[in-house]
Amino acid sequence: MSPRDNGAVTSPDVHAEEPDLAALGALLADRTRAGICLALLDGRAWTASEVAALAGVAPSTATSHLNRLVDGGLLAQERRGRHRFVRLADPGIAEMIEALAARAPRRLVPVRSLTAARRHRAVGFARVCYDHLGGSLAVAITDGMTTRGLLSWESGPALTASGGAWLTGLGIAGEGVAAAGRWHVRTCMDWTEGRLHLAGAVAAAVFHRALEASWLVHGDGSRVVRLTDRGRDAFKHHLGLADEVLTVG
Amino acid sequence: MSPRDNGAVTSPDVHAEEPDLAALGALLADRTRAGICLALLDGRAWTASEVAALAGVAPSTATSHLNRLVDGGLLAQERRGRHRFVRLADPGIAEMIEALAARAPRRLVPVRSLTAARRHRAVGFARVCYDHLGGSLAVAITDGMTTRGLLSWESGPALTASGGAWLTGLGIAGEGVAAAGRWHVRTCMDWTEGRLHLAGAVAAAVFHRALEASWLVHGDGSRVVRLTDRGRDAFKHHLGLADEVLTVG
DNA sequence: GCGACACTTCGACGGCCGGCGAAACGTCCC
DNA sequence: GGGACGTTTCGCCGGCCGTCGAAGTGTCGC
Repeated sequence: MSPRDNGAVTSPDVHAEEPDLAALGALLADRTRAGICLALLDGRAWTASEVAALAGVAPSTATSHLNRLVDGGLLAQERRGRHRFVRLADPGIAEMIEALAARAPRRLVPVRSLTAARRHRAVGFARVCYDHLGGSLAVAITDGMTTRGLLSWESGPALTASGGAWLTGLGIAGEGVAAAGRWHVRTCMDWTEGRLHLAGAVAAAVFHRALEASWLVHGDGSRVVRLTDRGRDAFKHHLGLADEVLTVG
Repeated sequence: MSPRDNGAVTSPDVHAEEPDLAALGALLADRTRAGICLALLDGRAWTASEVAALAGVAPSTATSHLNRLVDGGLLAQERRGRHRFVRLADPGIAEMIEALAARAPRRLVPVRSLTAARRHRAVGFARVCYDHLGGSLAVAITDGMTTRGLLSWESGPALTASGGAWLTGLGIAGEGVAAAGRWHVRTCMDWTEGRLHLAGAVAAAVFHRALEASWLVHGDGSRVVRLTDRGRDAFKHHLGLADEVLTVG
């Protein structure tokens, strides 16, 4: 702080920056906090009470966890009246968490009821992945786009010219982006499939369009997404997907 | 285990898999373990003693940490005689750790000596990033390749046709890969610069070539890389890099 | 304004985890 | 074979952290 030290060898005023990997790890090191982050992958803003109920802890405990996650930059919050809404801070955080989940070891959890088993299969089939679609359906869509020549994987994922036309045919207009190649294409490691599915602006636009056209509908208040009959027909028609990949495992 | 339960509603034999994000986080949540992972980003295989010395802990403590990291799948080990060599399990782990480090909060560490300060600047300038180059030099190289039209960023990073020719001109032959576009191009978030640098097979090949031609030489047994005079000339000639980006900050 | 509600603060308790040294084990070199 | 060396096991200690309930603060609705 003070400039009185004029350069001694062991000056305590000289500091260097280092990434505090341990601090980030500690944020995720608790099962309750990890569960919160995973749940928030649905992109919604949750209230503190909802978080507490989902995590199965007392409200006071949830408050403490949310404080740490917000301070650590993983979560963003918004206070409205007597409610505290929290969500993932930005899409990059969501991507990071999905990537981590894909590499994390598996844990066996007992299934308590038939509906829980159903829901688990549904999550593996189709779920919200922050702003786009995840699950085996998302992988199938990615595969379908590849075999139809809409996606090219030479030197990284990219939309082809016919891919751009395909998007236009779906009624998706590039906001301020003219050339087809300029679409933002990324991939996301799917933690149920262990394979890549499409992410980025293109995936988000397709997902948004599918919700709009009721090909997909949000499930039971979680990140589960349901495929409608209309959606089944649409994916068959637009991508030539087979029946096998269009049904819940 | 036993098949005596024939399907009661609350059968305890039914399990589902979930990613154990907390277990992975716990592996990185300790400052000593995080430091070990960061050090191993240089891609080398370290002995347990080296790890203990670097982390500043007793050998017995290092053993315990290495056991946990190996069990968790982050590290691979090889026993040779009375030595235990450890390294990052695979390139994907290295990528994950770099990505995490880029998003982790910063920590101020006191600089104890002038040589430590020098080394810190050297790490920011050029360092090994598992199998390719990181630091401001790597970012400058990526920028140079972009302005020369060797890299295209439309819909994700990709090598252009002239980029493939450029590699051939450097004496880098694609092993079993014919078309220039087929090179594996990825990006890696540089945690000192906060920007992307080139990763993947192309980056690894260029780095390997630069070491071979003595443009770059390994530093003082850490991940520091030093740029030689010959290397300075080469990067000026092949990429038109300016003097400013070719000197240690 | 008066309950109901959402959230927060505080203190206490319990468990886990990282640290070490001492001793044991195995390998290498002379 | 003997001694040095690298690594491991074990037991112990100290501190941090997650949990809760109870009490407090602020907001909404009637």
